[in-house]
Amino acid sequence: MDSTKKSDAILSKEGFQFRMELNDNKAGMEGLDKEKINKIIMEATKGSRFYENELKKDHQVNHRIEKMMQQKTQITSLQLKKAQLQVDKLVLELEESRDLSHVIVHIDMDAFYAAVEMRDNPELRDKPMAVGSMSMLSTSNYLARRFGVRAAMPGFIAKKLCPNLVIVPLNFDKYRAVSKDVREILAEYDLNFLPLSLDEAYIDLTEHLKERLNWPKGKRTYFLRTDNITENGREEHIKEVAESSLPVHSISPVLFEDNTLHANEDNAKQNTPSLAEHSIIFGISVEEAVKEIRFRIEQKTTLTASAGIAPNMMLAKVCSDKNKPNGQFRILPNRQDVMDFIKDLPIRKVPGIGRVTEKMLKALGITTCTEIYQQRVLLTLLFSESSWHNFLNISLGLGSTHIEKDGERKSMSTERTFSEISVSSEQYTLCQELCHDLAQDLLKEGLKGKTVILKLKNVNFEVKSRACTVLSAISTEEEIFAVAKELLRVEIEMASPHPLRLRLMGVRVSSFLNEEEKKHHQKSILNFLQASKVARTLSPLPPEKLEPRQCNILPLTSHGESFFNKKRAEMQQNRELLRDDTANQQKIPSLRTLETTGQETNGEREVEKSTKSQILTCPICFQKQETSNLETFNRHIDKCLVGVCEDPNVQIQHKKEELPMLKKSNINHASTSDDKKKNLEVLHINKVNKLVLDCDDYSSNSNAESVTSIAVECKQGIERGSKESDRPSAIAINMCYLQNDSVLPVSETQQPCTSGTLEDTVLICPVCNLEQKTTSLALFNRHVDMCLNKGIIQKLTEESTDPDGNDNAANAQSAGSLRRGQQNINITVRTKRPGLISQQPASKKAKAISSRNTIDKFFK
DNA sequence: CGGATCGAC
DNA sequence: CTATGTCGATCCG
Repeated sequence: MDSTKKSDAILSKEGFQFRMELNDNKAGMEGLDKEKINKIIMEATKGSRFYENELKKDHQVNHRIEKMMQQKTQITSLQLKKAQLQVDKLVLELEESRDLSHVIVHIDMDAFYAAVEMRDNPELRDKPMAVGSMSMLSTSNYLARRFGVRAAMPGFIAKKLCPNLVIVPLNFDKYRAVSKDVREILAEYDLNFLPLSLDEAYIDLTEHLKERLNWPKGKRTYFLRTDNITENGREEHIKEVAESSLPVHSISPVLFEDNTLHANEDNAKQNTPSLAEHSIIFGISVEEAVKEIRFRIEQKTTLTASAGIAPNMMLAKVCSDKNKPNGQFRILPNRQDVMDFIKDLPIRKVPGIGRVTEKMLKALGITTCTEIYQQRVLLTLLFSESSWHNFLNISLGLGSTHIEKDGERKSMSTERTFSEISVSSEQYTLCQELCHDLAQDLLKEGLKGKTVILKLKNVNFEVKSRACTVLSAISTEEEIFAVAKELLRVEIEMASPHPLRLRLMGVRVSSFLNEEEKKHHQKSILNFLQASKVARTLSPLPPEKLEPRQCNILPLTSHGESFFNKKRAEMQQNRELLRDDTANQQKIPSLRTLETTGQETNGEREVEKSTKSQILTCPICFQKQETSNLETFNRHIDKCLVGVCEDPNVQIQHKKEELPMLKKSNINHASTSDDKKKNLEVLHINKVNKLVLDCDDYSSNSNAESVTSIAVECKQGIERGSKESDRPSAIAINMCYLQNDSVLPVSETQQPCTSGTLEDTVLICPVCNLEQKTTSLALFNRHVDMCLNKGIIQKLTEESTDPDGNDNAANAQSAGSLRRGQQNINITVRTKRPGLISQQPASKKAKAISSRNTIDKFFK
């Protein structure tokens, strides 16, 4: 886009004003002068809610400035001295690192959207027009700009400025198509060019220019397009240009009815390309190359572009604005020329300096780049490091010298503005819609994120956002809505009895998995650990059935009520959802592994430790296997799972359908009265016990006995004081964690679970008692289900007869027991500390994995 | 980590 | 009537 965006509304003590950066508002031409424009805008704005909010925001900025000025008065000379040394040291370093060897070009299409619309509709060409809607304009043509009609201005105000203004709705598909055409050209000069938006891009011409030196004329020759795509005399125009030998860039028939606009272009003074017989030969210089690019863009799209050429991105960007529209400007790659250019440059022109920063610096008497340099010491003391570093770089005319492809996206969001909605049920519906849309977008890019951010704007234009980070990456509508709904619910409750009067709602997902996490995502216990969190946020609709207000969005942080109490119904739903969706194992992770069969689970039972060879029944083929080695038995199960089951009658799919379904009516809830376990809750679900230890006061010296008897524990807010493991809102369900016969502090299990070194987190099947590298919890669940529910439950000894002789022994020993009568199941998670993991040779790791001949085979 | 703010298009 | 939608970065608590 072009500089019209900078016409931000700014507020000052004098009142509401628009920055006027009108181009060539020549005398005698139709249009309005600054004063009239401001007056009209004021009238349209005054008293509106929007205006009131702008005032408020302005006060906040003023307050920030006051604070800064206050801070300034307290600066001591000692501080100044110290800062002086620091700054000047950096100046030297920066100066030394100055790199002028690159040729960076910033290409910027002129009034892009408007130009496209004018190109495609000749009737618009001589009219003031803008693209957008009555509520918001994206851009305007140059004629409209004379009336003060700018991008980011609401259409209804623009109409007041210019009653004849034609407003054309956005046609993004069209702009994208044009943009693609432009990019194809740019790619020929720099394969790694960097598109900033549909109408803007950086290219690094350094390499191209080296090659270009040896290019024959033929490779630099282009022919004028003579086709008749615009019925409106396009061809005529080209002829005219050819005959008059005007610079190529004057060809545009579209944008500028006023040719005097071009008078100030650099091109006029420079060698124009030779023009003969409708062909043009461009030279080998930088300028020529850029002209060639612009020429080709215009030939291909009938649209003009402006360009800036400089040794770095910051300068190139500023340059492209210099001779806009349809011009180019170059800063020669030597320090003096750079500094000359920077000298009087208003700071507001440089990218990254916006309305607020400009105002703050202005309060310090800084409006130009040289003034930044003069005040560099002061800036050191008043701004953050990254800020004053940035300022210093600007004042020295420095910027990135190589354009790097944008990294992976960090977030994805969708938001909508609407006429007031204050009925909560409608708000929830809207929220769900947004989640739906967002989920679809996420799906397109295959992304999953861990943080959900809800954005709300009320009718007074006050914006707030509420975020919640869950432990597992989520992406489906249901998952996102589960979190967003809670965030919204809290806001609604907080505001009650008044309704939220919203004008905008948005949902964003961020904290995407990085590559490493993606790779191991499914092999980790994390999925499972997070299951609780996600599910926990699933609260039942209708939302009107609200519980006592909670400041914390995370229900579990309220200690009075059991989460399971509240959310049982949801979990049930999820479970059914998961079951239904057999194709997608990644749906909401099942809480299934929290369940253990048995009548009762309490903390007072001994662990059986007999060791003998015995007969085990395979849960799949039901064949009895005599074995003294669990691993061997496990291998057998693996085979069956893979499908090479000895018994052809047994199908895995069949098994799955026979898994016990939980019925709502069968869900009961009971709390143990055991004082020692006051936080203990036992859910009786279809005779399946779910045991949860809400271990708020969990500590490393927790009673090992009680832990070994508990299937799953839920921890929250562990070690709030500790920085490293401080995860205020993070709640994880940890499996019993046992090592060397003692319970490790939960914090130690927490780290590996959240640090990405997940490959060493191992699930241990409570039945076969062996480590399981699972790729999916759903699959692991299935494995456990099979072991548990098909009458094959056997007493398993605790003695490890693991032939590998690795540390399985320790795990097996403490992994808990499974007995038919009482059926206490302990699921053990073994995690290693990140440090140890990274130190392990890769080969050893690989071996460890490959030697684990268990269920993971099935998953591949 | 959460929330607000800035800045850009 | 009627003041966007999306994204990244940064700062502070």
